[in-house]
Parts: sequence; structure tokens; C-alpha cells
Amino acid sequence: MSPRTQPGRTRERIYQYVRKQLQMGQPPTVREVQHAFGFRAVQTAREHLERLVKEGLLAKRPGKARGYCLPAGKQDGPPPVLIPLLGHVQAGNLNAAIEHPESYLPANARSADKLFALRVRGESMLGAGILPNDIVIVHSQPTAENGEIVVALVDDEATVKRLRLRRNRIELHPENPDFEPILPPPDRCSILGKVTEVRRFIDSPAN
Amino acid sequence: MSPRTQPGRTRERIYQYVRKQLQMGQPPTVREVQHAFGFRAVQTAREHLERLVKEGLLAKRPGKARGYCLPAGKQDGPPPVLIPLLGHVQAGNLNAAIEHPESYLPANARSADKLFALRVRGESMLGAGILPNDIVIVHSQPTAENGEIVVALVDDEATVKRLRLRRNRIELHPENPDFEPILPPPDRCSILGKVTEVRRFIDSPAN
DNA sequence: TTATCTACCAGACAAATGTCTGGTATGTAA
DNA sequence: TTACATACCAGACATTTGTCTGGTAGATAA
Repeated sequence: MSPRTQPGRTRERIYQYVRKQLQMGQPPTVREVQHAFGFRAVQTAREHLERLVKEGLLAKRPGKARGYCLPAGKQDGPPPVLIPLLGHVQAGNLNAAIEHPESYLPANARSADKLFALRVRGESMLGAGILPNDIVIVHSQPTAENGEIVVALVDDEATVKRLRLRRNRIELHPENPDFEPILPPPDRCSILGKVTEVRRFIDSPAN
Repeated sequence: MSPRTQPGRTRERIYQYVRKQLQMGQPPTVREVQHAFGFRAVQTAREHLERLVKEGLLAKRPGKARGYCLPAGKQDGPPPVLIPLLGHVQAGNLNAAIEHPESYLPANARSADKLFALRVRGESMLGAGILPNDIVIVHSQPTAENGEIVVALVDDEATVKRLRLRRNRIELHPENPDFEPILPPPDRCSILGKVTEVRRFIDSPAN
């Protein structure tokens, strides 16, 4: 007989394991739970799972392979999607850049279809807490609300700015007093999308 | 014999169906695909799935129930890991907080074992571009280098600050002139880890 | 002491599931 | 015409997977 843990301890860890697997889109079999926790009997794993169902933490489709799931309404959301981090964006080659990204960023989102990521260059958005080399995740859309931070294409150059909607044109405002707003003619500017997330990887310190 | 569709048409719809099921954490069996598309033979569904695998749009674990899945991220790296976002951290309950996370954040990392995430409260790190409600991803370690941004536990309270190492003590410096450095006695302060990433979710604009 | 509960093991069996083999039917190219 | 490719059907079989039955062992309460 294997060593035992205190009541409920292993079951809690099994709950987290199942939850994590479910979020990755890979619901486990009872035997996979068995092996993940080193039990020698399938029934051990099953009993923990059944207790979790009884406690309302898990639900299940009886008799179905990989049938344990989260109760309806307790979804952590869909598994991560991979958002393409684009190297360089110019007018006309957004789709090509999406298909040849520099790398991918995982994110919790329903779909990556309308999402892409860019590196921020320059310090025009310092006041909004967006630093050079930060990565912005962008939801592709041709318009945005007044005040939203957008990625716009101006004269072939992508830029991150705060959108200001005026009566007959748009303005792209920096968040840094050292920079001037951009007031592009409409035929020379298009909105690529709205910034929905900012990410920064922190390396070694400057001291 | 049932009516036929033009080549590739049904397969495209099957691809979208499988993808959607996978994103919901419910990978389908071959027979579920069969029934979803009204085929009378399992093999019809299977052949479409196998063609999708051959085209690289799907991957699969052979012989496993519900084994069709999306290809591993179209990149060479490992699949994303899920980093626990902790709700509240106090001395002594870090492990408990990790086991009851508020949610998970996907990230490209070898392992999530030594990673956790916290929400930033307050404005003491504004100057470093870290705003209130930002999320910091932390690599668990008891020490860090001079100048690194760390999460430390001071008198039961977790705080994000820049570490300054002095001869016989550590200092926790804000990046905002409105705040004073923290000079804790060593027995009342411990380093939980080093900040490796900052994330910010941007909601509706303030106008 | 017995009774009960929890955490584990072992084995067997039924059903779900993946897989294979053999086939029809249609369209296109040689 | 034949050959080939694609989209479908039908049936059988092997394996995976869920489930059940019977058990040990430890802790606690009556």
C-alpha cells in the first residue's frame, strides 16, 4: 500500500491539474490523472475525481472519454491562443507580416484571428506607461473610439498613439510633452487596430 | 450514397468545427465529427480529419481518444505554460495562494514551476512604467541583483520595488518621487522573487 | 472493541473510440 | 476507354477508457 496524504490534499492538487489541462484544451483521462499522480490503481484517481464532482468543483459527461470538465459557468475561458509578433509593418504587407511573424505570444483570448503584436519604438507614449521595446497587442479594426490607444499607419510607418476624433479628421496624440500630435491627411493615414494589452520583458538591471 | 460536396468544402467546415471545439476545451471524437456533419460512416469523418493532418492544419496523438488537436504553435518552442495569478499574498501562504489562483496567464516559458503573477497596487513604480493594476510576472527566488525590480514581503505585505543592496541590508526603492524608500530590518523582509515581465490589459478609454 | 470515513490497491468487464479493409459514386485527365 | 483522385458508405476489430466489485490500511468517534 502506497503512502497516504492527508484527506483532501491530493484531491486539491488533482483539481488544479485537471483545471489546467482543461484550459489547455486537453481534458485528461482517468488513467492520465492516475499516472500524473503516481497512483497504482485507476480507481484511486477516479474516486478523487468523483469526489470533486460531488463537491461541485468538477462536472462530467458519464461514460464519455475524457469526460470530466468544469461545471457550466465556471469556465476559466478557452485555451491560450498564439498571437503573431510582427517584425516590421508597412502599408500593404500586414497579411504577409502576420504569416511570417518574428515569434508568437500566448494569450487568453477566444481567437487570434484579429490579433497581432508589435514592438513600440520611441518614447512618445511614456506618459501612458508604454516604454520603448514594450510589446503592444492589437485588435485589428479600422476604427476606434475617441481616447483609445491605437496603432495607425501614417505614410507607411506604424505608430502607437492615442486617438483623438475631431469633426472631420483624426489626430494621433503622444503621451509625452516632448512630442507633437500628428495631424495626418485622411488619405495618408489608416487605423490598423486598437491596443488591448501591453507587455514588457524585463532583462538585467541598469544599476 | 449521400450527396457530395465539392472537394475541400466539407473539410474546411470540419476544420472550423474542430478548432472551435478545441478552443472550448472539448476535443471531439471521430464519431462526434461524424454526427455533427451527418455522415453515415465513421470513416468519412476520419478521412477528412486525416487529410487535415496531412495538410498540417491539425495534429493528432495516434490511438488516443479525442486525439486530434491543433499543431503545436507553428513555432519551434514548447507549448505555453499557465502562470497562476494570485489574488492576495501574505507571509506564510504563498503556496496556498498559488494553489488557489485567481486565474492563469499563458506565457512562453520552459516551466511555470517557479513563476507566479501579482497585481500591482499603488503608484510607487510609475517612473518605471509600472502602473496600478498592472500585472507583474515573478520568478520565485530568495535573492536578486542590485537594481532589479523585485517583489518583497515586508511586514506581511507584498510590494513591488527596485532592490538596492547595501553593505548590511537591503533597500526597496520606489520609482516615483512621491514615495520614500523602504528600509526594512532584515528579519521583517524577504524577497519573494524577481519581476521578469509586466502586463497591462487596456479597457475602455478615459477620454 | 466496532463502526465509519478516507485514501489507497487490484482485477475484470462493458462501452467508447480509433483504426482498418472493402466498397460505391463522381469528376477529371490522359 | 482506363486511371486516378476525391467524397462518401459499411462492417469488423483492436485498443483505450470508464466503471464496477472486492479489498487493505489508517484515523477517529462511540
